Amino acid sequence: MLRLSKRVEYGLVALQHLARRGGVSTVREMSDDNGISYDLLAKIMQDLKRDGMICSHQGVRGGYTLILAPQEITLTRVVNALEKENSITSCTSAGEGCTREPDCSIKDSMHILQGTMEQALNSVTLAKLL
Amino acid sequence: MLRLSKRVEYGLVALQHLARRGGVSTVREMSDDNGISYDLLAKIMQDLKRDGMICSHQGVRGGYTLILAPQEITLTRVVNALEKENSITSCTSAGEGCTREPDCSIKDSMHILQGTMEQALNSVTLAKLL
DNA sequence: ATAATATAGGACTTTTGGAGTCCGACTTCG
DNA sequence: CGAAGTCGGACTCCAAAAGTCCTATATTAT
Ligand code: SF4
Ligand code: SF4
Repeated sequence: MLRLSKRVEYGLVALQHLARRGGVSTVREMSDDNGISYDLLAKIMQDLKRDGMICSHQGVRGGYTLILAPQEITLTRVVNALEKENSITSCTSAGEGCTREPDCSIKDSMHILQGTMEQALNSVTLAKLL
Repeated sequence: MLRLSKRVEYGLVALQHLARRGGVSTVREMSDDNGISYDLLAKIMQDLKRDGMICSHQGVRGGYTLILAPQEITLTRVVNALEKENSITSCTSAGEGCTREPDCSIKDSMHILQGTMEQALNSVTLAKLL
């Protein structure tokens, strides 16, 4: 359906929250403020941390902190951190491939489109949604 | 997952087939030539016809014919004809909407991104894959 | 030390949409 | 009439998204 997953939407909202407030925020705080499921957002934050754009502090008074400049955080990066696949078709994916690939008459155009799409996603940065 | 549906891929292949050969082609011919399920492609062709970019001829020696110039057929149009929803989020959809919309802090950016995406899809026309 | 608060992460269910199949009806030409 | 085609509903199957639950672990405050 060519749609962004809710994970990405929630991830963006959370990153926006971190960027606006600065410092440390807990998942509970972010989920309550934005009406997002706590458990779901907790997983998302873990994935974002795994990427390296935020860092975590466990224990009392812990939480998450933004460690990259908002200009550095592109939508492409968020999508890659939160979704396993990003490609417009299976042949434009790194580890997927398509059986029809050898004699597919549209795959060249799909590769071009893939580039265009990534360019579109790259044009959106966290800085632009503050 | 931000991926084009197989329906769109097959639709493009079929349209390409029509444009390259010209005149009338049957679903059987197109599905066999490109290794696509007959039943599936049959449904796709019906949807493309409903859109108006091709016309159909029933009965013996029937089939489908392209009635628009390849330059006129954009990927946006194909996607709209073959998928129910095209929007990047539910709030950027015409008949869908989102409960969180009133106080969503990213929806403006999503609307902008929606425009960028459609621009990307518009840049691909049938003429470019001949 | 202990209790409270927070992330870490595995396992699970439910929901949704894509993909593909099947079959009967209708239309047209020879 | 009968063959070759489109038309279109209903259906199954499967994978991914969405959401839930529960336990472990780390850190801080008292
Ligand atoms: S090779 Fe062709 S059919 Fe296979 S994924 Fe790429 S575009 Fe689609
Ligand atoms: S309003 Fe916000 S949460 Fe709802 S669909 Fe749009 S972007 Fe997503």
